[in-house]
Amino acid sequence: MPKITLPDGSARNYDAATSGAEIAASIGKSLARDAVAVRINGELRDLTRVIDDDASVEILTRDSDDGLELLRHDAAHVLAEAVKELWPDTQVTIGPAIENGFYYDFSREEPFTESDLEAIEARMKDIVDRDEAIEREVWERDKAAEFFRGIGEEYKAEIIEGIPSDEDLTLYRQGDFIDLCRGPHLPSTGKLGKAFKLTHVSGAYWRGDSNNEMLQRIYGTAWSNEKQLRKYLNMLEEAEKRDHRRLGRVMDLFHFQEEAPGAVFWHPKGWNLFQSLINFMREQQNAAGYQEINTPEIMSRALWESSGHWNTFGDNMFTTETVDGRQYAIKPMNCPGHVQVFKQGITSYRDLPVRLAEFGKCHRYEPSGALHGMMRVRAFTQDDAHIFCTPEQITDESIAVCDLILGIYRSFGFDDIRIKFADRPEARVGEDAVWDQAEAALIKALEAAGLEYTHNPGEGAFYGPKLEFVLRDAIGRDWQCGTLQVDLNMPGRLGASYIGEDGNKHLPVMLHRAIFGSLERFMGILIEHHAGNLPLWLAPVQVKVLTITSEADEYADEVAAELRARGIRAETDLRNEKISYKVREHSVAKVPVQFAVGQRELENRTVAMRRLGSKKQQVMPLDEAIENLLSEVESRA
RNA sequence: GCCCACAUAGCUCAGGGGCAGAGCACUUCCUUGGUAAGGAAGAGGUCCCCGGUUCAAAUCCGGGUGUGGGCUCCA
Repeated sequence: MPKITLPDGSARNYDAATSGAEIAASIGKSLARDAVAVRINGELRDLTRVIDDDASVEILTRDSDDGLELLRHDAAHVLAEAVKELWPDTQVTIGPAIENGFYYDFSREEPFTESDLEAIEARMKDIVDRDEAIEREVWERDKAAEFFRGIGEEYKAEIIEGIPSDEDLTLYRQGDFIDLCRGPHLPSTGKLGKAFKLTHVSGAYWRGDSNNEMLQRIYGTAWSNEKQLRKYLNMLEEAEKRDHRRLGRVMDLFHFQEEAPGAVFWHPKGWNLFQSLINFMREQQNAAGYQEINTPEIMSRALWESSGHWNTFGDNMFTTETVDGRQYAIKPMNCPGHVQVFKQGITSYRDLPVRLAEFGKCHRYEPSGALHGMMRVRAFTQDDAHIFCTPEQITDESIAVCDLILGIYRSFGFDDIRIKFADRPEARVGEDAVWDQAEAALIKALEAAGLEYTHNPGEGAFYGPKLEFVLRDAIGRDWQCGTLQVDLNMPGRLGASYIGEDGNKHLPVMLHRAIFGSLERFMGILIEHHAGNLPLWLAPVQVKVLTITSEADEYADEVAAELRARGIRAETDLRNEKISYKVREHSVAKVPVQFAVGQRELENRTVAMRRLGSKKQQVMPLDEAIENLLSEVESRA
């Protein structure tokens, strides 16, 4: 006689063993319809799982986070079933739910094509219509391995052999398709519904290891209902409209070309924006006690060998050899250069912390497949800084860096920021005791600053643990930009020291920090976040002065000259075109403010001001318009 | 680096073994207009590069480069 306790605290008694499905049905019709799984004493289970003892039970519907994840996992299984029906020789491997959808990795000779996707999707919908029951079976490990090997599923057999022998293996059967899976699953394929879509194919290494076979991966998206699916597909379209590569062209900011893969050709407007970012950062970090320096872009191979970079990243460094056979590397990062500056002269503990900053242009020979617009380039500019301090100063300095980073992100309109703590990777330099100390110091700073964070195990740099600052953009995508790393290794490797209170030499702690990360990447994110509609203080052309008739040409020139004299970036458009044509063109180019001037404005020394995105315009005296704009620029709104 | 796809005018793209196409942009002319495309004419090409097949290749095949979507990587 199981007693079932529901999440609202109410309890029900059942005469005999029951199941999630029965409980849902006894509560209500709509719950029975929307139920996809059940949580029994905190464990996610199939709706049909027998409950024969007292338990706390929560019915999960398709709209819940867990329910949706289950739905996506089932979509992956239905995908695999469809592929096996269409091409029985294909081997299945794994197919998990992921953010927004699912994928399944297959092994087969022929790659899937776009038209295959249509056929597979149609077959998946047939399987949903068939409403096949999805049944859980417990198998013995060796028998299961033998079974899968018997039907030619070598990958499944390999997975089973990796599962501990004392663990029960579960297989899920739907129609003629049977798959190894921990579960849980929906009660039947019909429950999946049809709010899914296959999106693309790609390659993926077996078990994520580039030494293994390349499998064929099919990606799809799945949602609890059609409306959600449409919303997601619209978001993808929106993302495409915001693509910085497209906007970079229409805004005339930059271009790429074949002769310099992964390197930006900056156009005047793009470079203007780049300089605005640098100027802002310079102002902020100078106020925070940083000193700006500049270090050589080409330095001897020997320096990179002693820093450890040659050994760890040598394949990804651009190198150069002179006619007389000297070997140099183009800097992939600024740290070793900064240590050289710190090492000049003798530093006392009284001088610490020393905060050295550089807008350093770095080059990394990134794998060709990794390049992606401005988000991943081979030539980029870091807003890099290194803080040399005593161990006692780590916490305060780290807190200050966190404050600086979060404040700067807010200035650019990013309010949703997550922090990840990444600790020691497998490939690293330095003693474990030193790592213990560095990791503890970073956590202590996070806690002292009262910041929430998540743990990212094994993702630290090879010389120290790090904090990663991830910002979420206007359409919900996450970007990792800033970083703060505690390094107790590099100063020793490169021979940096300071004289302590005791008169002896000590190793300084080195904090690495970047806020934009890469200026190029940050600008790409900024463009996409604002969909190109940059705030006034950043827009490369802030005001465009448009003439309505040629009689106003001279006045337009005067207006633009006045704007520029007051520090506003302004250009004129005196072309023999209709005003609506000009308005459209500069709106498309994302100019935030347009001043239209014609006969009336000329006579009254006014301007008709139109803001990007607005359909209205406001006529006001030129001086007043300038004052308004200046205060907006000043406030960085 | 690996898998798949793509590469044609400044841009977006159509075409396709036998004369290189459209729209927008550009130039000139007409038009001087009141807030997201006024009209006409003109100019513009190594069809990514190198080979091969063929009487003939932008088109078919092979290799390379670049780009896109992923995988791996990201100091």
